[in-house]
Amino acid sequence: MRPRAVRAPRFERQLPHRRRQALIDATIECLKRYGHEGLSIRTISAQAGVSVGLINHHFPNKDRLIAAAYRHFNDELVAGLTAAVERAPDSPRARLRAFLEASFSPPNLDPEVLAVWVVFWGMFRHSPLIRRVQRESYRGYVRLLHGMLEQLLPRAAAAGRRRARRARVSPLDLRFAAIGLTALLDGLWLEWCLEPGAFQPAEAVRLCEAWVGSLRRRIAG
Amino acid sequence: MRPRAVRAPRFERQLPHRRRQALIDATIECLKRYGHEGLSIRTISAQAGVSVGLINHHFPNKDRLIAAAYRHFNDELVAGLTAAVERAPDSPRARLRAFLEASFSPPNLDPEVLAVWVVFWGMFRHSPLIRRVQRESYRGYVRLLHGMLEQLLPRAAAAGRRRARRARVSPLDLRFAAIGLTALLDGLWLEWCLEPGAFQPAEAVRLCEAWVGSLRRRIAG
DNA sequence: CGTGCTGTTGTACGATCGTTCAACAAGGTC
DNA sequence: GACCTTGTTGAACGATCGTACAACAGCACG
Repeated sequence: MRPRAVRAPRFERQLPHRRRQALIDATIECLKRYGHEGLSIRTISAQAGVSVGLINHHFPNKDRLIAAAYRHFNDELVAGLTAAVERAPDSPRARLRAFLEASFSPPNLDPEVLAVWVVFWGMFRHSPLIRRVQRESYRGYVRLLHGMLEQLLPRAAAAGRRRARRARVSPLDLRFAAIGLTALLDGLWLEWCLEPGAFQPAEAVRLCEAWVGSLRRRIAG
Repeated sequence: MRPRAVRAPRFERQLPHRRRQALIDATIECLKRYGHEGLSIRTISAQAGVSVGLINHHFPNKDRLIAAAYRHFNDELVAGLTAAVERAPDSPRARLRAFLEASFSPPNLDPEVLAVWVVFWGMFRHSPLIRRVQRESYRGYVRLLHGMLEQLLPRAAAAGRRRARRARVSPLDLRFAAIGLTALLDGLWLEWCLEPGAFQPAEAVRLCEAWVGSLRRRIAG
């Protein structure tokens, strides 16, 4: 009204780390909505509500933004699963169950999330950046899984080993258990995302628990 | 030498169905080599050794070429597995083993092949064409797997069912078996392609057989 | 050898891509 | 209120994308 009425600012300045995070979030949102086609500077900047030039102010180039988004996506997954496990009662079985239930429930169990993973995987072989992030991020997941299985599987007999301080799961058994459980978990997760009506998430949890159970029996006897 | 010396023809005409197949093969080869980035008209036509214009003479547009390549890729997989199963001795166990061994050996077990699948999967949610091909192609795979498991699992007791013509596997058990085996198979296959040194293909076959075995025992008693 | 069909070529076009950069302005400081 | 720092804008660039199309040429046929 008044001649010197305040006009709304045309944009709002943000601290670099906040803007970077907003751009990363926008990248993942675009991936969910539009798949690989959504990974363009113009689509992402529109999603984030900023101009095209801003991305290159906070990231040296597009590939680095995508790699940062991939790292964030991986970290969120591992953090969510870790939190679920730590929230569980302090028994190996309960911890495994919490891990499986977190794997087979939102926000992880979601066709949109699969779509995001699949695009990232598609870059794996041809982008050294993505490969590096994958290598670094995967460690946290493997550590979590191994730790759980080690507590859960029967201890190997210490006979024949000199100076065995404690009876632990044989490394070979642990390796196979981890390989098999990961495969079953990933496979079921993949199947559900591709066809959400095919089975209930709780059934997937039971299938995985049954697998670990049969493994325990086989190792024990 | 001579003024009227024959000059080499600048190109060779092909029958449409042969040229179409060559373009499809080139598409898959480009996917293996360059991933999603390789899916450009110019890259594909260079790989096929033809000019850019030819693709649109044999295919109405790029998406249809990609869909045709996806269909071919699916068909090849199912045909290869079917052939391996039919080559096996006529016993349910031998047929399953042949199926598993074919799944965990070339040309299926190959990081390059995973790279191709992953790019196709990335298009699934956003391309109706790809979705249609997937829906039509997946049937052959499911039929093959169900047929094998049905012969392999213990027959359900016919008690309580009126007019049960023959004792067959209960549909519920069969469904779970198929879901679980598919998940384990896909998961192991994925793991091996991501890290080929992690385990031997023969170990994957044994893990799958052990899964089916424990399933048999559980259903039986 | 001449004729016709059609598979094939290669240029051209408009759209969109990632990136650059000079100019702008938000918001704190004195 | 003037000044400075720097996050932000948006036009512009060259490259590459998918597609269209007129001209060319292989090859079967008379």
